[in-house]
Amino acid sequence: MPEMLEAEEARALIAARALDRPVASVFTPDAWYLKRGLTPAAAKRALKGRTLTEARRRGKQILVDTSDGGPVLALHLGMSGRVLVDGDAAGDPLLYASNRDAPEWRRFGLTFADGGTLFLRDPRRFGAVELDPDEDRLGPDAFDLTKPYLAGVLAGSRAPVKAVLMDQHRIAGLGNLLTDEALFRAGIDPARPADSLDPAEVATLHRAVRTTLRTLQRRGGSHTGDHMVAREPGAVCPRDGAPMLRRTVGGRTTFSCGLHQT
DNA sequence: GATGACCTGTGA
DNA sequence: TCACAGGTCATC
Repeated sequence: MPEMLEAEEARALIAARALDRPVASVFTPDAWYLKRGLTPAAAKRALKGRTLTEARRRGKQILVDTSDGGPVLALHLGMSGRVLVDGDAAGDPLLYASNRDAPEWRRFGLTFADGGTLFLRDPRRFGAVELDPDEDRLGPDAFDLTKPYLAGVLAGSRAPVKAVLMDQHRIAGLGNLLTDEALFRAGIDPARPADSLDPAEVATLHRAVRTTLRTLQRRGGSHTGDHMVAREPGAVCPRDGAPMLRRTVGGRTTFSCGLHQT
């Protein structure tokens, strides 16, 4: 299930292969999938005849600009979505989700005048398509996270530090796996109240977030973290051999080392 | 802020 | 059959 690294791969795929191709038709078989009042008719009207001019991303949200003053096309991958351009998907197959290609999983699509296609495939239907989203409902993208900003959002909350890191309004892009990995690397207990971190811990966490994003992006996705091998019942910490804890923190299944994450 | 709801597929 | 899944939203 995609986090910001998978969204970035999808963005890059669109940027590389789907721009400047006139849209001949818009495929909207699943009206439920269109959000914020968007209808199939309105989507067709807004996109047909235009080209995609730029593919951006903020957190997990993929934002595609369109030509001639057209709308911003916003794609969200939800828990199981993938973008396909001319039938090809970017990146590794998803964990926890089917990677088959059943035609009925295509929830939205564009057919270009040259015969090519862009599809959003999403078995679980947790993704979304909308036009002109309010981009500022998201915090700054996690790639742009600064230490002072992180210090500020942590100091302002008594919620578990993991919940704050995953709050898309505060920081956009970190999901369950990336957050667990960053806290694992930083040696910080995910359940710690955010405002209990001292400045040294904030600095360590900031570095861990940056290292996690860079390293896992290079390795190929959110599922390539060091702690992933220990993400199962009875596992031990790959760093020190201590038992891994499995809990719910911030509403999500959380694995952490009971020894080095304090 | 924690909880349940949304929806569907997979694997034990 | 059940538990579980990399997300987000409304609700108490």
